Amino acid sequence: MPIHTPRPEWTNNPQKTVSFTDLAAPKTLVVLMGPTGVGKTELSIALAQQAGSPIISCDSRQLYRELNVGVARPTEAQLRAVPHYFVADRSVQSSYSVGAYEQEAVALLDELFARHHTLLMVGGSGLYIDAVCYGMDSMPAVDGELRETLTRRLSLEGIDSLRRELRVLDPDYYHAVDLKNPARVVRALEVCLTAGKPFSKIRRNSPKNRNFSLRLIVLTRRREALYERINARVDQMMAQGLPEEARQLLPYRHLNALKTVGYRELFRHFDGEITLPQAVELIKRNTRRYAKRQLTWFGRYGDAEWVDVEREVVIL
RNA sequence: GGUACCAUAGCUCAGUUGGUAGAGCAAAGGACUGAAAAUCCUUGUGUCCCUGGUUCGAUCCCGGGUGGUACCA
Repeated sequence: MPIHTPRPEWTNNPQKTVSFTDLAAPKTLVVLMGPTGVGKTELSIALAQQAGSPIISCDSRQLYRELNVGVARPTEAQLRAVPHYFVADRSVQSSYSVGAYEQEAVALLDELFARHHTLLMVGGSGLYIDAVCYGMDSMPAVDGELRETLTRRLSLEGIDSLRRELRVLDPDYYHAVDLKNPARVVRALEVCLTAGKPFSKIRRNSPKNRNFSLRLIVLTRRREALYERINARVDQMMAQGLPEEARQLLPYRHLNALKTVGYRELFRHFDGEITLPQAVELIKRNTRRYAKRQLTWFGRYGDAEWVDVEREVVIL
């Protein structure tokens, strides 16, 4: 059953209908994704209510209970209206990762599919979406100290030193990886070192079988309109107390969860490095760039339905 | 109303002693397997305000407009 029903040319109705209910094909995970600020949250409430589904969040930052205004967490009313999973249910101090998310989310889906034929997942974290839909290769848990050691070497000896080691430990990956990207090189090395075998032998890139089918929907809107919404939302966040929220989280700035647009710029402001207006401008710019990166990621899903929320509507 | 200065990329501006132009920012495109709101790669987008003249050739020189800014009335 097609998701889109194209709007007849002769009508004046500026909307077209997108439907994803198909009782004959139960156990469908509807994945509602889209760039930050496109309007996922609001739409997801209505869709979840229509589908009788809870919302499984797929957002690497809304996970944390300490992050609220800065990550545009759904409002209390929205959270009350529909049960949400993976929203504000762990601390920034708990180290979390895609791998853990995949396990928890897939287990949860198993459980929920016993009672639902359609489940709604909503979020914008591309890697997390990948993990649930297609799975990650299982990798050894890496000791945090190893990464610290490698990161220290990165700053002391330069990336070339790490590259040389990677070339020895995993020549295949060495030739495939973006050698200019320290994060990639460090990760490959830490996995090689803890697993005792090449990273490329572990990263098989083999999709896992899931016992549900997928419906991928990407929400978009005109780039200009998206950026206007993002800019306006940042102003709104500032008015809603983002500076205070960030100030309280200053002690946690070194944690991964706080390496987040909105917080890191304000931390720089608290350091006296930039003025408050400069911080606001940077938050806007970095959020725009983030949205663009998300759109690039979503572009990889060849079977996704793209919905322009300004001209089209998604209903059950 | 008069005088002076200015008009070049989305913005701020540089430049071409006449051969159709380039910086910063903004932006655009891309990559992505446990940091992913992270991390990294690539890219200059243009009626050089309009109009006449000089010239082989004008964004540049000259005249006239138009708009802006400042000062004088």
